Amino acid sequence: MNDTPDDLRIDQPPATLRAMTVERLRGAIISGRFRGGERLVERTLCDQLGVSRSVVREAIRFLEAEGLVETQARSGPVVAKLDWARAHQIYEIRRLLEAEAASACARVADARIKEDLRQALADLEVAFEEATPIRVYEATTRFYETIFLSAGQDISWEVVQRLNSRISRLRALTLATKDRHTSGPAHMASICQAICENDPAAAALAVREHLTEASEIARRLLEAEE
Amino acid sequence: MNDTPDDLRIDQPPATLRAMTVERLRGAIISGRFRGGERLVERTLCDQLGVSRSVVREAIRFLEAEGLVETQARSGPVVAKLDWARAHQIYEIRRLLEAEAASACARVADARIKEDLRQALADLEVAFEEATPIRVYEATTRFYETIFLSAGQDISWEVVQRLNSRISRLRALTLATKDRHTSGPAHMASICQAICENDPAAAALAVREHLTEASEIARRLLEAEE
DNA sequence: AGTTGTATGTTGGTATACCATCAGTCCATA
DNA sequence: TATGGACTGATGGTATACCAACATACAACT
Repeated sequence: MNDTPDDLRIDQPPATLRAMTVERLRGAIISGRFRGGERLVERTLCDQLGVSRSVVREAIRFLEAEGLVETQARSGPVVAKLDWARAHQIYEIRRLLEAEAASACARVADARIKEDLRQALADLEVAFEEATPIRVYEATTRFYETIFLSAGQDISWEVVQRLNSRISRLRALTLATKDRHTSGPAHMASICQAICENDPAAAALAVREHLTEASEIARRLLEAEE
Repeated sequence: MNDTPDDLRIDQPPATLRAMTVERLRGAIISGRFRGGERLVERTLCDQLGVSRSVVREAIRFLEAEGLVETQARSGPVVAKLDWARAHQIYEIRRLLEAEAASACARVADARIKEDLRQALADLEVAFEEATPIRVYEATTRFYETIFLSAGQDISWEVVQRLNSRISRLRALTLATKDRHTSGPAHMASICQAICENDPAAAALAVREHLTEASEIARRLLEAEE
C-alpha cells in the first residue's frame, strides 16, 4: 500500500552531499570523535567520508562560520577548543535567551503547546531511565525547540542551537553526570509546569536555575579535565 | 626610513582570496548593493570579483552560515530577505545582549575603558556632523566593541555582530533618519555616561531605551517600504 | 489553437588538477 | 661536528572540467 498524502507534492529533500557532510562532521565534532585542537586534514576527511575535497571544504567553511572549526591561513582547519571562559559566556547567553523565550512561551502557551511540552518531557524521562544519551539529547532539543518556536523566536533558537553545538561536548558530559539525573529533568519539569500554568516569571526563573546549575556542573567538569 | 618594531616577527595576514571575497560579498549585501531575494549567480560573481568558483562558493557557504544568504538545493544562493518579524526578533536579542554587556561593562570600567568610550563617542558626533555614514558606522561599532570586549563578552559580541549584519540595511536607514540625528547619539551619550559613572542599572536602562527607539524607527521604515 | 515532446542554454553540484608553502630529512662542505 | 642547502612529501589554496537538473523556447502533432 502506497500511502497517498492529501497533496501530491514531491519534495524529497535532495540532500546534497554538502549538507550530509556538514551533518557528519558536526556530529563527529560534537560527539567528541574529533578533539578540540585536532587538525582536520582535508584529504583524509575525503577518504573517510567518501566525497571530494570541494564538498569537504565547503562543509568546513560552514562549520567555521558556526564557530566549531577555526582555520588559520596556510595551516588549515582545526577543531575549535573550548575553555571555561568561553563556555561560561555561552551559558550566560543561553540564560538570557532561554529565560526570555520561556517567559514569552508561558504568555502565549495554549493546550496544543502544553501537550507538546509534556510529551517531550515524558520522552525525556523515559530516555533518562533507559540511559540512551541520543534520546535524551533529542527530547531535550525538542523541548526547547517547542518553547522557542511557539514564542515566535526562531532566530533566537537558531542562535542558541549554534551556541549549543559549541558546548555540545560539555552538554554530553553534564547529561551523563549522575547528580544531574535527578536535578536536570526536575528543573525541566518545573519549567514545563510554569509554562503550563502560564506563569512567565516562574518560567524564566526556572530556566535560570536550570542553567545556573548546568553551568556549574560544566565548570567542574572542565576544570577537573585539565 | 623603514620602521623597525621591537620584535621582528613577520605576520602579514596572507589574506586569502576567500577571506577577501567574503568581505566583499558581505559588504555588497549589507550595503544594499544586492537586494533581499536577489539571486547570487556564481559564475557572474566570479566575473565581477575576478576569482574562481571554488572561492566564490566557499565564501557563500560562510555567508550562508551567517544567515546573510539562503540557499535552497538546486536553486542556488539567494540574498536573505528581511521582514519585520525577523528584524524585530533581532532587535529583541540585541536588547538582551547589549543591556547585559553594558551593565557588566559599567561594573568593571576603569579609566582606560572610559576614555576609549568617550573617544568613540566623540568620533561618532563628528561623523554625524559631517554626515559621513561610514564613519558613523565605524564609530558606532567601536563604541559597542569596547563595551562588549571590556566586559569580557567576546562571544556575545560575535553573535551581535552577526545579527547586525543581517539588519545592516535597516541600520543604515535608521542612521540616515533625521530624528535619530538628535536621539541616536544622545542615547549613546547617556549609555556612555552611565558606564563612566559605573552605574550598571542605568547603563542597561539606557541601552534598552536606545534599542526600543531604534527598533521602532526600523519598523516604520520597513512597513513604509512595502 | 492547444498540447506535448524535444532541443538548448543556464546553473548549481561534484570531482579533479595544479601550484605555493611549509616542514622535515639528508647530504655536502667548511 | 656543525651548518647550510637542496630535495621531498604533505597540505592547503586556487582554478577548471564535467555532469545533472531545471527553465525556456520552439517545433510537431492532434
